[in-house]
Amino acid sequence: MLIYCCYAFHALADETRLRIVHRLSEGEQCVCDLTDTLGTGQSLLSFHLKTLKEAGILRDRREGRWVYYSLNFEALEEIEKLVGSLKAMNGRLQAGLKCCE
Amino acid sequence: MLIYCCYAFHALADETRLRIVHRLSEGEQCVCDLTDTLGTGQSLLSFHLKTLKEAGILRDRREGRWVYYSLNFEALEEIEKLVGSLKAMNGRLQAGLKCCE
DNA sequence: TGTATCCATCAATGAATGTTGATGGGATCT
DNA sequence: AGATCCCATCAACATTCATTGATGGATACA
Repeated sequence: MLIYCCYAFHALADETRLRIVHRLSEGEQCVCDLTDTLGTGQSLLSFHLKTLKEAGILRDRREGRWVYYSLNFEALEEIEKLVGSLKAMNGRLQAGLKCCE
Repeated sequence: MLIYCCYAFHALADETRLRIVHRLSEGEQCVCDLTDTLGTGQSLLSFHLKTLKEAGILRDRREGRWVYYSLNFEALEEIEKLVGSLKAMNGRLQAGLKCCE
C-alpha cells in the first residue's frame, strides 16, 4: 500500500497532471478537449495521461477516433485511506494512546 | 490549494520519505532514531526530512542536541480534503448531476 | 483508395532530484 | 578549553523526468 501510494503520489506531483485530474473530476473527457482546455502540446499531454494511467489514477476508453479519460474512483480512495490512517494514528497518540499495529 | 498539494504530493512521492512519514505517524522521533530504524545514511535522511518539512508535512523541534520531527496534522488534512473533493465531484457526475463550481 | 483526424510513441535535450562522502555548526560533558 | 555527539549543509555525480518536435498507427470520411 505504501509502495502503490508512492507511485500515485508521484503521478500527482506535477502541476500539469494535477490540472488534468482536476478537469477530469468534472467528468470524462477526450484528449483533444483536454488539449484545448489546458493549452498543452498533444505529445506532452499524452505523456502525462500515460503517467497517470500507469499509476492507476485514470482509466481510458476508446470510442472511434477518440480516447476518453476519466478518474479511477478506487485509486483516490486508496490515497484517502492511507492519509487518513496516518492521521488516525497521530490522533491516537495525541490522545495518549498507543499504536497497536 | 492545487499548487500546495502539488508540493505535498512531490514530498510524498519517494519511498524513503513515505517510510519516514509512516514511522512518524507513530509519534515524534529524533533524527538518530530514524537513522537506526530506516538504515539510511544520516546525510540522506536529513535531506529527506528537509524536503518533507519544506512541504509542510513535518514539524521540527529542538531539544538540546536532538531535533525531533513529527507529522503536521493540518497538512494531511489538506491532502485528504483535496482528494475527497475530487471524489465528491466524480460521485455527483456518476449520479447524473452537474458540477456547479 | 486516398486524405484527414485523433492519439501514442520515439529520440533528443535540459532541468530537477536522489545519493554519497566530507565539512561545519551547535550543544553537552569532562 | 578540548573532545564528543547530533544534525545540517555543501560539492559532485548519476539518474530520473518534463518538454519538444517528428513519426507512425488506427479510425473515419470522401
